[in-house]
Amino acid sequence: MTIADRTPPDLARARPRARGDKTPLRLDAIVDEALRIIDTEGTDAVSMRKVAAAFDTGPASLYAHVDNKDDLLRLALRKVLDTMPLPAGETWQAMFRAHAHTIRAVLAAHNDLARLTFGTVPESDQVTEGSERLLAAMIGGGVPPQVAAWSLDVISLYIAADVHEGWLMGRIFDDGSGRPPEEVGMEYFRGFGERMASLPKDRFPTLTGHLEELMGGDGDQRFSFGIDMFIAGMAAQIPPT
Amino acid sequence: MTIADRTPPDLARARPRARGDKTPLRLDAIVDEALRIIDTEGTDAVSMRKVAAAFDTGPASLYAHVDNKDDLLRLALRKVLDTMPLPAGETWQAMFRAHAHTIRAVLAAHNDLARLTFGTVPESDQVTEGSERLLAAMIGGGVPPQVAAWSLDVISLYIAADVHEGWLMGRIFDDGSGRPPEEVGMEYFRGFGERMASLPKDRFPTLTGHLEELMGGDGDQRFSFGIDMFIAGMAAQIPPT
DNA sequence: ACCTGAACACCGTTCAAGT
DNA sequence: ACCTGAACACCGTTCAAGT
Repeated sequence: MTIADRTPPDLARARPRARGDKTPLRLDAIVDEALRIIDTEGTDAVSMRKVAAAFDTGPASLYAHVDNKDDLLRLALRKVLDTMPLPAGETWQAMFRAHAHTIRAVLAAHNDLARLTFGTVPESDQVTEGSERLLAAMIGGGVPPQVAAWSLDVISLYIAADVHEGWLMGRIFDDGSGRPPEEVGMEYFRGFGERMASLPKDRFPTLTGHLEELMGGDGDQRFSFGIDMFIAGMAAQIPPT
Repeated sequence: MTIADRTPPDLARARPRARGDKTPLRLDAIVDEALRIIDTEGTDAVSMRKVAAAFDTGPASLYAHVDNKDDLLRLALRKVLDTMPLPAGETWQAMFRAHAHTIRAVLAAHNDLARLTFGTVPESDQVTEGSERLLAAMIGGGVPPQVAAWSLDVISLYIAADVHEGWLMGRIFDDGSGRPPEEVGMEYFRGFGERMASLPKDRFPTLTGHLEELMGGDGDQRFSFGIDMFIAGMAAQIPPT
């Protein structure tokens, strides 16, 4: 007979969770649990009750550590932003392009976490450091400082919107029908294409005449396109030497 | 004694609402009520219960007319999009720029309605007509068809993100404290500026060296900047004649 | 077909009471 | 300071029952 076998029932009941010993209620663990729910179910699935349940307690217990649900989500976002790689590249264009794709990939790895970036100024030191390097590269490359400064805003907004839209699209395809998402997605796009193709050719000559261009390209290609247009636009602002 | 005076209590109780005669439960009226709530309180304030209450009934009654809450919000969005003015302008650049500002203004006039455009293909005939004209102008102006086609996507996303962000920012300033939003907004920006200014100059020479450019410009200027960079980027794709 | 009341399974936050 | 159970004022949607 081992020690474990002799554990009294009360003590055994005190640690019933899969996560092993009852995790103490610390801010860090609370934020991690919120992030775990975001990663598995999305931001809308985070509830104070669900987070609290992971610690075998009620929602009221969380309010000793966070102001409210918004505060908790903000902390979860910051934690992810703090893992953001720093921008790197030979030219400001290469750096800008690569970093845009990096930010997109990091955000997209956490379901609809990108939604939380709207209407907030990122508080992450890592993001600040990234902004410093990007701005220095652009200004060093001849981009007018005002163009470089505002470009940080624009690009953040565009990336967040793209990731959010991509996630919502994925959600549509993953309807509750149990059918594979790719199949639903294909059907969705076929339906959209058919609606475009069925437009009267006389009233919509341009739309019906360019179905391939309108329908073509996946999310990655369209995102790249947007970034590249923006970079080209900034490059056009560099005064001739 | 008039007829009205003789109205029995039961009948009087049947029409107690400020909206006069009890509005019959028609889809159109339901969508209008949802839109009224969106315009006064925002999309999050729309609830099936609140909409139903305007018709002196319970939420279950709505389900004879709409599939669910998402469906109702989608219908409200379409109703607004159907009021969108058509693009016009001398050149494709002027048309593109003006229409971007128009879309922004229409969406911004309905609080955070713009949020609903994420992850959806607009079903509005008015939007389809606008796309036809924009696309024709761009291609007619020499913009490669693939660039023109994808630009519709990118610009929709950017406008929606900008309006959504702007609304969220406005929300932050309009905290429950009762203080005037402009004052809260000024303080918020001053705080942000001070945080930027207090960054160590040796580690963040570029950020601290360009505070004016980073902090300057209101929402309109920053939006215009993004649109203009994108237009310049597209213009750079026009092959030399 | 349209409408309804009641119920189900949830929410975020507050509060008095404990330690 | 931290934690808790109970309560408050909400949600979206379903369902059996009505017309």
